[in-house]
Amino acid sequence: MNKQKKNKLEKKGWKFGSAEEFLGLSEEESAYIELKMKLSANLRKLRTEQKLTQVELAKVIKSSQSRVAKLETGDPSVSLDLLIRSLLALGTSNKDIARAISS
Amino acid sequence: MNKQKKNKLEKKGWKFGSAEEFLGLSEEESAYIELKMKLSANLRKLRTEQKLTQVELAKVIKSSQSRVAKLETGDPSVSLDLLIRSLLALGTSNKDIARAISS
DNA sequence: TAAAGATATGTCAAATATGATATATTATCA
DNA sequence: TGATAATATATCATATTTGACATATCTTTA
Repeated sequence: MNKQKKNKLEKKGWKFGSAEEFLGLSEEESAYIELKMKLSANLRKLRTEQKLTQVELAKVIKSSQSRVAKLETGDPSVSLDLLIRSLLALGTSNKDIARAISS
Repeated sequence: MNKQKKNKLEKKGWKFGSAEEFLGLSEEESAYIELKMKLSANLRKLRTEQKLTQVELAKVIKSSQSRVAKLETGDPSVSLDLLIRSLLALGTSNKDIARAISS
């Protein structure tokens, strides 16, 4: 992961270990972030395919529009749990999730 | 998911939506639990393959032995985030995680 | 263009997950 | 067997994530 991408993420609120300050992100950190990004993108894709607004999806997952927006924009405050629960709520199977992660 | 399995999970501390009380778990709920179970099993597999004790793994992921035990036994108090972070800390790639989920 | 619809961002109290600690249970092996 | 190592379970103060709400910034369309 390059410096530019890192700055972009930091601007979004991501925090990185100080040991990585100059060395870039650890394998672990970037894999984790990449994973979330992929699931976020997948969630938005699924929602729009199903012609739902964020407000409508929020109802389905018993959350709020603002949290859906955060899920889809990769806000660091959202958990993998909520991301995956949301995908499952839209009918995604575990296999689909695996595919999204591998892609 | 059958009643017996559900009882077993409930004994472990899992809570299920009341609407599913007699109907069993929703697709979504069981997919989520299945996902966690698979990752839990994978974590234990990886740790033992690498000949680490729970105490040693705890150090690696900056947690405690008790939490590692909970990760591996599928305690409902553990998040997918911590599970996946732990797998990544043990050198698992996103593709490996995808494989574990699909298996 | 303006209005309406949709999405994004910021904040916060409440809910949930966390590491730590203590202790119980289960394996291993002398 | 009994001692020691490993794992499991319980509890709790602290930290993080949550839905809700307000409001800002796009996007669409009339």
